[in-house]
Amino acid sequence: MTEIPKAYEPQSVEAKWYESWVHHGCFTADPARVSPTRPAYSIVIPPPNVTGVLTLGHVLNNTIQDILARKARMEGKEVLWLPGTDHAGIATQNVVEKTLRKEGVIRHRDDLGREALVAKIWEWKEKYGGIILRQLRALGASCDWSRTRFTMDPDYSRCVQSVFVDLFNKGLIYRGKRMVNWCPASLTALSDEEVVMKEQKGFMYHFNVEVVEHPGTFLTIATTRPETIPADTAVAVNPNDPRYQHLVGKHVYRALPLDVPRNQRVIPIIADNHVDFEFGTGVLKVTPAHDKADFEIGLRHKLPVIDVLTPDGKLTADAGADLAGLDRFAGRKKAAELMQAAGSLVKAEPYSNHVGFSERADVPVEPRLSEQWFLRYPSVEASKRCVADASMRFFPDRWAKVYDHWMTGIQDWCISRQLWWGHRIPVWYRDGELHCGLDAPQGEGWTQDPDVLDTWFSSWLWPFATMGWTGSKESDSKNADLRAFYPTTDLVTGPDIIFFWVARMIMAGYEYMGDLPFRNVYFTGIIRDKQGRKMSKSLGNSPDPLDLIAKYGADALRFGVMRSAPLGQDILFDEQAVELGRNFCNKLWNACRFRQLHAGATEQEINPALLTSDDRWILSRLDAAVREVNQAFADYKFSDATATLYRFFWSEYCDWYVEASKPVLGIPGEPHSNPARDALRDNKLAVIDFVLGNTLRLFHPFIPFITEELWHGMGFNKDLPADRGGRTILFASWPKALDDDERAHFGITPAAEATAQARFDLVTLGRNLRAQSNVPSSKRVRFVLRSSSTLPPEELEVLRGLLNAEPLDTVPPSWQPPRGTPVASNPVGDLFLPLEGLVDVAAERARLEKELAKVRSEITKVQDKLANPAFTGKVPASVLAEHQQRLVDWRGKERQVSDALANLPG
RNA sequence: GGGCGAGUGGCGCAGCGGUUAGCGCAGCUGCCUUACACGCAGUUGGUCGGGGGUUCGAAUCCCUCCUCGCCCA
Repeated sequence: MTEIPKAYEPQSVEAKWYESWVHHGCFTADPARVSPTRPAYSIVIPPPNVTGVLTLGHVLNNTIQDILARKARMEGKEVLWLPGTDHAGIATQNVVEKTLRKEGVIRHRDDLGREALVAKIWEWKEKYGGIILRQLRALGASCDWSRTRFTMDPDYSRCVQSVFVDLFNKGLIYRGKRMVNWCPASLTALSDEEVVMKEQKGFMYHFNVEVVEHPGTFLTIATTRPETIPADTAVAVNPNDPRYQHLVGKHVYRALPLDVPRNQRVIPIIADNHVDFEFGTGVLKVTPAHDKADFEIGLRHKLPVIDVLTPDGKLTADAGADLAGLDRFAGRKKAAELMQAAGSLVKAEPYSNHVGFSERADVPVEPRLSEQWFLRYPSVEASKRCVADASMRFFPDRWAKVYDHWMTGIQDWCISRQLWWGHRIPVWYRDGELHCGLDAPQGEGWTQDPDVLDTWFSSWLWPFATMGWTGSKESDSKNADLRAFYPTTDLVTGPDIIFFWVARMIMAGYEYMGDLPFRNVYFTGIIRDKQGRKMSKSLGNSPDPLDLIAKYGADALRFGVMRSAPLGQDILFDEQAVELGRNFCNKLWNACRFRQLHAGATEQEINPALLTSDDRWILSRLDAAVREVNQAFADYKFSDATATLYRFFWSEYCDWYVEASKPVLGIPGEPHSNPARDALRDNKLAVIDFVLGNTLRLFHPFIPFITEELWHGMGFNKDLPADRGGRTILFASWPKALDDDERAHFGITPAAEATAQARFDLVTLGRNLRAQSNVPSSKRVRFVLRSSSTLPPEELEVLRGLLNAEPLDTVPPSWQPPRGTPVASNPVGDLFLPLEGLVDVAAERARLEKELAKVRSEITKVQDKLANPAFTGKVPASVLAEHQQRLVDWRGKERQVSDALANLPG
C-alpha cells in the first residue's frame, strides 16, 4: 500500500483479485488432498436456468454459499463449490421460440421441426446460456469453474436416462391416461408442483335445465365455467339431499350446445356423495373431461367423456357451432350469452375463486385427460426419517414440518413433458411392443416416445450426477470425487423449491447413493422491495445487481444484503443497505490507512507487560467478536455475524480503541520525547496489527475483495507460507477465540475490561456535559476530574484525548467546584466542566431534576420489590443480591445528582 | 378449512421468565477535531397488536381474539 487513496475504490481491486484467485487455482478442489486432518467441505450450487440473469435472489443465495465456502477454506478444509446450470425445459424453449418468431425465422415450432429447433436451442445456449455464471464471478463467487456442469451434458444425460430405465425396471415408472395439469400456452403437461393457485375474479353463472321426465320442472345449476356445459355428461346431486332425491335416475336437457336436437342433449341425474349440499344450488354439472373431481365421478358412474377443448384451449366442434373455434375465455362469455338468449340463464353474480395457473406461462391450467409418464417416488421412508430424526438439519427448522407434511401425502409425479428441449424419454414403441433402455432397440419400425422428461427429473440427481456418478457400482466406488465430496455439507436454496428440488434430491440420494445428499439445508428468505412486494420485472422494482456492483462494489452489495437477511425471514431490500455496505468498506479501508500512517515494524510480538487496560479491553472485545461470529455460523445466522462485525469494528475498535490510542501513538512521523513512550507506542501498534490482522480474516468470507487488498497492503501476508495466507488471505487461518492461557498471558480479566469500560462511560458523560452546555465537540476545553482512585498518567492521557480536554486537571477528593459547575459522575469519579459563568442554570436544573426523578422512580421500583416478602422469600439468591446491589447503585446515583442540584446557584 | 410465520420507537430487526427493553437506519443538534463528511460527537422517540390467565416477577409462558404474510386444501 504505497499510495493510499483517501476512499476505497473497489472497481480495479475486485477484477484484479478475482483474476488472481482463478489464476492460482484457489477455487479448485482436489479429492486427493482430502485427509483426516483436511476434511472435505462441499456444496453444490442450485443450478440457475441457462436462460437466467443474475437477480438479487441469486446474490443472496450465492453470497451465503460463498461465505460458507470461504470460511471452510480458512478452516483448512478441502472445499468444493460446484457450479452449473440447468436446461430449464419450458423456459428455455419458450425463450428461443419467441426469439425466432420475433426474428421472423419461424411462425411456429413445426416450421423447423424437432431436430432443427433443438439445434437452434443448443446454438442459443452456447452463445447466451450461462451468462449468469459469468455474472457470479463479479460477485466474488469462489466456485470451482473447472467443474461447471449442465444438466444436458452428455454424461449427465446418461445419468438421467439410466435412472429412468432403472426406475422403470423397478416398476416405479408407469404410463397412464390420467387427468393432468395441462398448460394451454406451453402445450405440455405439468406436475402438481408447477401449478400455483391464484385468486381470480369471475362470475358464478346460475342456469336452468329442464327435467326430461317432468316437463316444466327445472333444476338450477351454478357454475363458473359455462363454456364446458357441452362437455357435461351428467348432473349430480347428493344422495341425501331431500330437495332432489326424487329426481335421481331421471334426466335433464343439457343447456348447450343449442344446435343439436333436444333428444341428443339428454343427460342423467345421478347421486354422488361428492356433491356439497351447501355449495351453489346443490346441483353439480359433471364434466369428466375438464375437471379432476368430475373425472372421478365419471369413473364411478361410467359416464362418457366429451372433450370440447383443443390442446391450446379453444372450443371444438363438439361444443356446438356457436362456440367452436373460440378461445376458452371468449367461449365463456359467449356461452352465457347463448343461455341468456335461450332464457335458461338465471343470473350471473360476481364471484372470485382460486384457479390453478401454470407457474411458467402464467395462464390458467386446464385439467386434461392425457397419456403421461408417472413416477411413484422411491426411498420415501428413508427420506422422511433423515429429516425427522435431524440427521439432516433444516435451517430454519420449521421447514422440516412442511417437508414432512408433503412427504406424508406424497402423490405420484408426472414426469413427461410435451416439449422438445430436454431429455427424451428412453422408450421406444413398435406395434404393441414397448422397449425401455439406454439405447434404441435393434430392428426396424421402432419409434421413440416423443416426450421429454421434466427438468426436475434431471436436477434431482444434481448432488451426485455432477460428480461423475454413473450408476455402476464398480466405477462409482472408485470415483474419488464421490468418495471425497458426497454427501455434500450444505445446501443453500429458497423454500419455494423445497418440493420441486430439495425433497426429490433427498429421495434420489437415498435411492442411488444410499445416503443423504447433504447434511444441512439453509433456506433463504425471499427478496422483496422495501414496501414488501416481491421483486418482479413488470413492477420494475428489481435492481440489476451488476449495476449495484458497479456503483458500490461487490463487497458492499454482499455486506448490505447479508446484513439485512435474518434467518428465516424475507428480506426487504433497500439500496441504502448497499450504501451502508460501501461505507463499512470505506471505514475498514481508512482504519487500515490510519495504521499505515504510523510508521513502525508490522506485527511485532505483543509485550503483555506493556499492555494498558484499553489494549486488554480491545483484545477482549475482539475475542468476543470471534466467539459471536463462530456461534452465528453454527446457527447459520449470517445477519447476526455481520451485525457483530459491524459493531465490533466500527463501534468498538474505531470509535473507542483507535481514538483512545491517539495520544499514545502521537503525531505520525514525530518521535516521542522519551523512549518509554516509544516502547508503549510500539506495543500499541503491535496490538493494532494483531486486531487488524484478525479482523481482516474474520471479515474475509463476507467481503473478500477489500480484505484481500488490505491483507497484502498491510503486509500481513509477509511472513506466512504461501499456502497459509502468504499468497492470499483465502487460505489464511480462521481466527481462533483465545483460550484461558492466552487470556492470562494478556492479562484479560473481567475487572480489566470493566475498568476500561467505566472510563469510556465517563467520557460519554463528559461529552454529554459539553453538548448540554453548547460547547462544540471540536473545541478544547478544561475539564476537572475528581477521581475515586489514582489513575496512571497514560490513562489520564487517554481520558484527556477522548474528552478533547485541554487541560484535564486532577483534584483531590476534598476539592469543591464553584457553585453551579456542571458535573457528571460514575464509579471512576466526578467529572466537572467549569464554565465560568457560562452555565445556563435553569437548563442545568431541569436536566438534573429530570434525572433525579428517573433515579427515584427506579429506587421506588426496587424498594417495592425488596419489601415484598413473596419476592425475597422465593427468588434465587443471585437475583436477590442483584436487586440489592441495584438499590445501592441507584442510591449512590441519587446522592450524586442531588449534590449537583444543591450546588446550583440560587 | 388445515398448517406455518410475523405483529416491539417513523422504518427494518434483536431480545423469548428478573435488563434502566437493545441495535441499525432515518430524524434532530453541533462539528471539516492530526484515518474516514462513504465521517465525528451528542441526542429525541417505544411499555413490547387487544383482552384474559399463570407467576413474587411476563415483551418473554398459557388461553383467546384481531391484523398481515406464506404454504397446503
